[in-house]
Amino acid sequence: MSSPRPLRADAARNRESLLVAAADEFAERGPDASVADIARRAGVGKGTVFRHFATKDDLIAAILLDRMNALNAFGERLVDAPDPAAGLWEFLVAAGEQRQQRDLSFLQDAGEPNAEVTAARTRMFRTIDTLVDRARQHGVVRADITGTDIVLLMCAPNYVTSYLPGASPDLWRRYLGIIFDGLRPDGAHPLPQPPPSSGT
Amino acid sequence: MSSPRPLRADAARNRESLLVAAADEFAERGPDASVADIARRAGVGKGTVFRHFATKDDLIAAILLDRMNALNAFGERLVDAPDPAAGLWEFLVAAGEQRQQRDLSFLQDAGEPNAEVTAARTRMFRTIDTLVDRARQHGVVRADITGTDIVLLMCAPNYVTSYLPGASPDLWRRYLGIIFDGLRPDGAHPLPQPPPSSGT
DNA sequence: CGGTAACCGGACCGCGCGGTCAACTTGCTA
DNA sequence: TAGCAAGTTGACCGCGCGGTCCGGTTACCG
Repeated sequence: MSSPRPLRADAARNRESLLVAAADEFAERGPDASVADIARRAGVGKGTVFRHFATKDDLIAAILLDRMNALNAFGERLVDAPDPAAGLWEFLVAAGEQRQQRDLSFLQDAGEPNAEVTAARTRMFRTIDTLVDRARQHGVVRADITGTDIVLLMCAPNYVTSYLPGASPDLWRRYLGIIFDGLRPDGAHPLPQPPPSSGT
Repeated sequence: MSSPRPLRADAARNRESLLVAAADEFAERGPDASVADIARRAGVGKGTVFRHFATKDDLIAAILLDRMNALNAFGERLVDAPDPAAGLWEFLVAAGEQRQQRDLSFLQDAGEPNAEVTAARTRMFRTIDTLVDRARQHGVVRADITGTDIVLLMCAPNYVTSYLPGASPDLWRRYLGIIFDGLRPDGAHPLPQPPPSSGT
């Protein structure tokens, strides 16, 4: 549907180098990492960056697309897994590990919204919805929790630990544990606000 | 300790205008809001900004200082309140309301660490510590939770809802409710990670 | 009310950014 | 292996940023 020509060998190599260099650079320096630094880190000229990604925003979108597709693929495998109770938990752990390795959450809002990224996000939300539905049916999760709730909360453990830069790299698991306890049916108190509608 | 001379009337007025204009501008445009825009919003020249705050970082520090001192004052009042069980909850609600009104969390990491801000933060952490200690003693909060845990988690509800810009302005209360349920002793599961040490 | 120090404003500076381009190099194919 | 399209490069551009500075203005004090 899109590729009329395969990429030349060196070009494909450079594209891949750029994606990992950019991800590393963003993770280290934040959203203001410069294209020049990314190019240097990948060992290519600045012009090469813009040959592969017309815009800095496009580069960011390509990174997000890769990560969301990877996470979504993992989630889809979990939907058909034998143990439906553990599925949601495993998914949240995988999401946390991905973000622990390289926190690129701030890229979500960087630049203009991208159509492909939005589509991938929607796909992932659907996967999460079914994971949550199954978990709820099996009584692992309280009845008043929706998929959108989990979409929002799954980012929290890594976020909160980012305030303690020197802490253990596994500290996020502690807060995932606390939040997950809050999602369980046992001892749940009524919530002061209804769940948000699933869309944007 | 610091003010050998009182500020001239117009200077004091301008300083105040600048602080609120800067807070508004940062809340709307994020950490990259420009000093020129802030000056325009406050109705003063750009030079006036730098007369009051030598550096953009200093301006940010002044904003953070104001907010943390306000929140800390509220917390200290709660420490001596009659109902120790509700104290922690009320504090977390106040923190959430402050952040809902204007989310400036991203300013925490902006610029170099400032001594006064660090001191104010330490003071607030101590207040939170005593609030949590009292709550734990009264059985409102599970035994394996520390003040540092709450310091980290208190930012989460507003953060997660920021991913849904169109949602209800009170949605954060829902996630504060979920997290608080996770902090309660009833039905608590053991946590996979020990609490972080209280310091940085 | 007059003198003056504090204060204000905005033109100005250097810098680093995202993005462009034309000359050069290189992997692919017939 | 010859030819060429595809790919690469880094000098270059315009822009907007944080920060400076000095001539004009204004609130305060005696």
